[in-house]
Amino acid sequence: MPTLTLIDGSSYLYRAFHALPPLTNAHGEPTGALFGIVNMLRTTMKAGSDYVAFVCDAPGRTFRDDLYAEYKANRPSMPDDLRAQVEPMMKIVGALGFPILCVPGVEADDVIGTLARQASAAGIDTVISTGDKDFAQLVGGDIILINTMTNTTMDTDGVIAKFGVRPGQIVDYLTLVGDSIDNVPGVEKCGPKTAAKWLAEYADLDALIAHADKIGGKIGENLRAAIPRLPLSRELVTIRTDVPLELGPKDLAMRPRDVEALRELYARYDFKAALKDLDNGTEPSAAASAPVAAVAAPATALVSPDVFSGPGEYEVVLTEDRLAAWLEKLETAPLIAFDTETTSIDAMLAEVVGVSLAVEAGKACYIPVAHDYPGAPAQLSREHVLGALKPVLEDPSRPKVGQHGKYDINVLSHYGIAVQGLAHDTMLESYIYNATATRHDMDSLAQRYLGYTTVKYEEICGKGAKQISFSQVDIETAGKYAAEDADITLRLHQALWPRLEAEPSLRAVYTDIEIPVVPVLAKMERTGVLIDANELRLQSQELGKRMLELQQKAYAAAGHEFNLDSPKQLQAVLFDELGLPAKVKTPTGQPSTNEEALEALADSHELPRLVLDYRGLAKLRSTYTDKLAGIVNPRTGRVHTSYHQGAVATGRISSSDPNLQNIPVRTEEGRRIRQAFVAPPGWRIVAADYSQIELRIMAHLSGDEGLVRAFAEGGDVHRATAAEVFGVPPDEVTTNQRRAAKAINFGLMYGMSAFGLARQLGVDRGEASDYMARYFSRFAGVRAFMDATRDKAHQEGYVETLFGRRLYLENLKSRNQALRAGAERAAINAPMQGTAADIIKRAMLAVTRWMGERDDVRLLMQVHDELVFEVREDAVTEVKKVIEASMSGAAELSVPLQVEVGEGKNWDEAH
DNA sequence: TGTAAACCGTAC
DNA sequence: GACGTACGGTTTACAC
Repeated sequence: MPTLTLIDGSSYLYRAFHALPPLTNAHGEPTGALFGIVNMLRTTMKAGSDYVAFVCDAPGRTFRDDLYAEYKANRPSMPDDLRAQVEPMMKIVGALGFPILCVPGVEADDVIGTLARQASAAGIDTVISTGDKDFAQLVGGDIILINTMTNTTMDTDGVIAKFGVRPGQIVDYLTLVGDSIDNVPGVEKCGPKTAAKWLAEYADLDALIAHADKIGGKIGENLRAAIPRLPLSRELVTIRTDVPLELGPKDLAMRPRDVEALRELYARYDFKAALKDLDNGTEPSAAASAPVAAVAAPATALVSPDVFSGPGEYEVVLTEDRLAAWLEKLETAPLIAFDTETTSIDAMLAEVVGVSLAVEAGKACYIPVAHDYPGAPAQLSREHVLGALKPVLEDPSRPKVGQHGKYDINVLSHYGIAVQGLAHDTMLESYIYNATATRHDMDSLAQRYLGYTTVKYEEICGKGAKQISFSQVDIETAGKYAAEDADITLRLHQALWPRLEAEPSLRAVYTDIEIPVVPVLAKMERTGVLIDANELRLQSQELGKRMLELQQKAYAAAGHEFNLDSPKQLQAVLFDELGLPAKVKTPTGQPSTNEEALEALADSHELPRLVLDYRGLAKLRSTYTDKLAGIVNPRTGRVHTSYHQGAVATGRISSSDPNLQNIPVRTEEGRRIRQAFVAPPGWRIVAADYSQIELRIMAHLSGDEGLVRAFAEGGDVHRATAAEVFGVPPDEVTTNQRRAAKAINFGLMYGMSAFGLARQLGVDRGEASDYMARYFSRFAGVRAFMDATRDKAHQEGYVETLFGRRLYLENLKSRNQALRAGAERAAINAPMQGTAADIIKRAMLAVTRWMGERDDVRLLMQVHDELVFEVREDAVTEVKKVIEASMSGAAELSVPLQVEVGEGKNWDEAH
């Protein structure tokens, strides 16, 4: 049968825009969405189709707007960066030879719906290429959907599998669920599951409405209340299949492409691969291609189809011969992608179950070594396989690439393998390329950069209580999954590395900082820190006793018992029962019970103070004393945190399980927890922290004379600031003046406003404005720097650190005032926070290089501006000096980098 | 039983 | 609306 492909242009334009980093060409014009669209179209052409149309929305009102004034009222207007890409997109689509359909008065959806039905009647198979789930209502017979973003096609069975209803029921389903983006009201609290349940029982919306009184509970009430609105919603979500069109399916043949126009457009927007194909004559041309069943069309890659061209050949290695064959391949490989499969996501507990390897795209193997289930085939032994791989993995001259290689390094370390030569890590490549994208896991990266949907771990092992160990997974299934991991890692590297290489400053941050930091963090995690669990348990008991007393007093003050841990119940007691005034509101408009609110009420009633005290103790116990005592590794007697290198957009490292970067320090009570972080007998804890590092960076980056001088003189910078702002000699600065100056210094780095400063200091807004004005008149360079940073952010779309780390700001052009202001504050803060992160990472590298193989110093923790070590007693004096020098020397700024080093038997003493 | 959202609080 | 970056504990609501 002949085939018709209908491309939902608007859907792809938006999706490509949001899925891709904000790329620009040499002229600074945005090209990210274009890039995605062009790749999508080129692969669509390779698939071939007799008839094809690129359908998009025409400007102006449609019948839906006339039906319902609020239709799409929630939809944000098109971002400028996207709008700028629409016209070039149309030019490229036209030059490629695609018929373009933009019909005024109806939406693209209705044009697609009408053409699909007409094609169906004419005996033509139709593929609708879209990312929009609403099209499921058209599926059936000879109409199917393809989503090039997720690599999936959807026929009738697919619709049932995904939505739990038949295609004919999709309209009713969408009516019940509603659509918050298009502002179509549904039934309140009715989600996908409820809608599918109801439609399974009553077949359609009319029958459901007829039996609405049978639905119980709150949700039944919601349904009955929604009934009057439902017919309108139904009309809004129904895709029309009968709009008048001037062209029919058979008018939609590809036209000849305009090679010269394409060449110019590709060159202008920097699409090198497409340009190369054009010059080689390998650019796909749908007009010439034979009709191919579109249903079987190969999955379309959103990006870099040249790098990725479908699933590869994967082998499960079970014999000595095959292992030898792979070892031989490794010998000549310029780069080896490797991955381990294990029994736990916690590297400290994980046992290796198998290893996967890839040396060229599309060819990978999985070597199972410990799969254990009834009927499992005989496997090579773990000892043997790891022994065979050890020389390769430990050879620094044999480059390797991993995805989150730190994990594999730690797992393998457990078997005496000291991995060296991790030259690349795709997680970090993605992180440095665009840190704004919050997810850098392999599944997300494969989707984003290869347009490929990977097999998910959960699909193999399940999740929650039903999760099984990877060792119990069938070897064939495991092999496909695991080999794919290595394969995709290699392909991701091939897609990402050229992009990094093209940006020297990003490449430098990646090569000189992030990659070398990986083994340093791995070692810190393995080393862990010694915890005095008994001390913590004692503290827990004591805290519990005091909490109980406070609890009883609080009940008496409230007049009855309630859950002190529940903000909601506390709110009812304070504001409803006791009638206290609600001065602070939560973001959702509720009266807040946070510290600031309770502090404000403390003079009116005794309860707020009791709650404040209780909360202070509860926090310490639940988050720290109980938690830390319970997380000590029984094998090592120490606590092993996880550090995350790709989690913080500004370049900082974060820590979890447990988070060692928010251990209390400000109160005496909290510091007792640090006393439980101890040195082993014969050792000392040495803690070294940068003094005012971010403020020093602000002085350096801004070059402000006053601030630079204040640091050069080496005194108390907040006092010096206060002296300038208040026009008094430094030794006459009052406590309050210094406090105000300190608040200004910190606030500035966070982009704080006069309003925020007033709130912080408890003064009125006029006074706060006055302080800031005086600050800026004295430190004019700081203001100029901030203005310049903001301008750069707006012009380039990103800001950068001293070392070239880049941060894109997504919301800088948002029409939403709050989002935009937030992005501007982030833009101001990122260069300082990020440069500090770069500097301490450089310091970690310097210290590590100095430590070499010596066994009397261990780096234990990194807390943003502080490094904590364990040092053997006889080496402490020497080591302190070296640490101080390494950290101070980690960057050359126009102000000195001051480091304070202390020692003690525990972390608290070392401060 | 599991998950997500809201609220709160710790660190730098 | 108003101060940047994280992680995480408890409660609550809700779906399975």
